[in-house]
Amino acid sequence: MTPPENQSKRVTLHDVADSAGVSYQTVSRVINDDPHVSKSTRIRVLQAIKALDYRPNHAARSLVTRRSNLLEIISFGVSHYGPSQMVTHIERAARERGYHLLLSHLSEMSLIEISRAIDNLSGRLVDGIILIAPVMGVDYAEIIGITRGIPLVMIDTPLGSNAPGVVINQHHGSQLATQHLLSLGHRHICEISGPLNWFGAIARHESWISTLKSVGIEPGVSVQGDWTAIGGYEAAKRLLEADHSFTGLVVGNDQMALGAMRALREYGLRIPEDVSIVGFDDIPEAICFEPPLTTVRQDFDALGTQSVEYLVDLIQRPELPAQQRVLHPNLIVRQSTRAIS
Amino acid sequence: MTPPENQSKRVTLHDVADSAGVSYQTVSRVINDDPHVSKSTRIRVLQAIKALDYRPNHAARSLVTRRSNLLEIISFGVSHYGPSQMVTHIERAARERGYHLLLSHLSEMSLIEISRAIDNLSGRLVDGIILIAPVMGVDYAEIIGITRGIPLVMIDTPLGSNAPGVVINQHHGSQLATQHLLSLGHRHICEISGPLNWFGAIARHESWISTLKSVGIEPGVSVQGDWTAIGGYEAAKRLLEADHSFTGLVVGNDQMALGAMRALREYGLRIPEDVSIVGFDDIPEAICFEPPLTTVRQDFDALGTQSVEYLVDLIQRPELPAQQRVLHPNLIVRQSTRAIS
DNA sequence: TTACGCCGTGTGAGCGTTCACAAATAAAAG
DNA sequence: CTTTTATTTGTGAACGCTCACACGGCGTAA
Repeated sequence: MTPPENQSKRVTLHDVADSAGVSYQTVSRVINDDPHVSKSTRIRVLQAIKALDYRPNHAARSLVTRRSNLLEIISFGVSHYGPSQMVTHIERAARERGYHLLLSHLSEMSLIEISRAIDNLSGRLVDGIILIAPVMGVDYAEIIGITRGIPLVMIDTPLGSNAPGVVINQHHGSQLATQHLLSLGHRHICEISGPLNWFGAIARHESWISTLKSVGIEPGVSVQGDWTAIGGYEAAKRLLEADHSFTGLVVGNDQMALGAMRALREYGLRIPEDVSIVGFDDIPEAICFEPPLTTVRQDFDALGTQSVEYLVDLIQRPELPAQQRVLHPNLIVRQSTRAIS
Repeated sequence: MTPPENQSKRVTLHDVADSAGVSYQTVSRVINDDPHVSKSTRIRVLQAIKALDYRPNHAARSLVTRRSNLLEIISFGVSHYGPSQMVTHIERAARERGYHLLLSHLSEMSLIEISRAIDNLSGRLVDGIILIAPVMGVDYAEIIGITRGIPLVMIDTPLGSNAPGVVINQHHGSQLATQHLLSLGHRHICEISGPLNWFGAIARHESWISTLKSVGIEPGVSVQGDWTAIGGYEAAKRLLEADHSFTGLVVGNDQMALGAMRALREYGLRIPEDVSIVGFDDIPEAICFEPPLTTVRQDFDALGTQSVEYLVDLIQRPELPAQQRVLHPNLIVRQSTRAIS
């Protein structure tokens, strides 16, 4: 269990070779699963590796192969539920495919920050980059210019953008939410959106409008929140100042919905008797809200898997055409929505 | 903005040296801020570096220095609020100190899994390891045997353990919660604990008992939840079957508190009129619960900073004695608790 | 038999750095 | 003006590995 030697005496390929009575190249072949090794020597080498507790030196390997088995994930807004879920699932997916993950977090969504993150690591020979880019403020074509040929997959870029990426169709999700309220008979529907520099917030906002207009209904008041519960609370208060006769409310995420429910209740409105409310994300807590929240679930698990899969494809075949893989959310109906009476 | 050359032609130290008319060693000195280089040549070299858009190759550097500027974070239970916050703040703290972060996640808290995570990366020459180890099931003394001399800091190990680590004093937090209820006149206090294989859950549970006993009060019923809201909901239902006359309830975290509040309300109990409830963590949503939740705040920001700081200390002076740095939580009083009438 | 091919193994070189020196230059002292 | 000392620069080697190739040995076909 304890290391056989002091750390000063590192075990190398040559030590294993001497111990097994073969050349260092043969040991290298065994390590890399080269088929041109006889069964008997392979066993002998494997025994020597085990006996000496040998670990290949990744730095040396990377130096010559120019590959690192490392994926970098550049993330933004990890304190929010969505991005944090993405990171978790990307890690899992990467590990399943034999890659390790280098974590970089952006404090600000600017080209300078992104370029700093990439620069820092281009010297590390990362094999690929996943960029969680949910916010406006950067010309994404420019980012591709910065990566020095390192394959890149972006998550949460606008739908229809021509950069390689994986996205959840937020338009579709928002449609589901709004149509659900329409089907329950609601005709006066307001919105609390996320910050409108987030692509997801924009998409949900626009589809809320277009879904209503497509059936000839004028959208109600829309106010902006900041994704947090308290932000949703304050946004709802502002909304109630402008309008207090709506019966349906779509909210940009579940946390804000929680805050909004609180504000509505303080105002004397009951949910769902007076107002039906739909959230977004389906966070694990949503089912225990008062009342349990109807919401649009996003499959972050699939998002993580898809983006790693796509990135690995891109690493293996760099000339693959850029595409945008699209996932679809689905509606979870609970007790915060009800047919209008 | 675009890279000057195709990626096939990597710029090396020698290219810069030729371009600047000096030797490669001089360029190396400039990069490593060696003082023994004249001002004029330094400027010349820096210009050449910029002109060629040179990036040092970390693999080559690591190969000879045996250092990588990489910290590995082995985490467990990232889907929970606490661990996920820790990762975020550790990343920030590491970046501020010039380290990059390698992310590994454990699906299971076993020596085999941990050893796999460490083995995978010992070949990567990571400079230090941070282990988020909130769960029982491993002999932590054994882990130190596995690290091959790589400095290690553990987070969330039991208070008083002799392994190098940073912890939040959960005993203290639990005391705060229970004493708060006592000071409001509550004498019949029950508990919903976290899973009792988590150190934090055990500590909170034990201190709930000891705090009550120290003032001569017999603890009420305790049931176990799973940290999730729905788990808290179910735990509360089980609790109500066993006992429905308590007036105070301490809950292992805020998510479970949310579920518990829902179950209590379904049972016909009002909060805080009938039951006062205290949570743990102070998640951002807690302030918007119905009613806003009294809870014990943990400073994950400080936890991240401290652990990275400690680890970097350990890297620079490996012979530093092992210690356990302790942080203290504090109570946030909101409207879910009230003096008994 | 001789030639060709394939399989298993070994040899030389190089990946891009830093380290420990040695050399050259400049500055200070005699 | 020479000698000593400090400062700046250059040279060889090594880090631990993989790649391209060369080399024997054996089976198969001409």
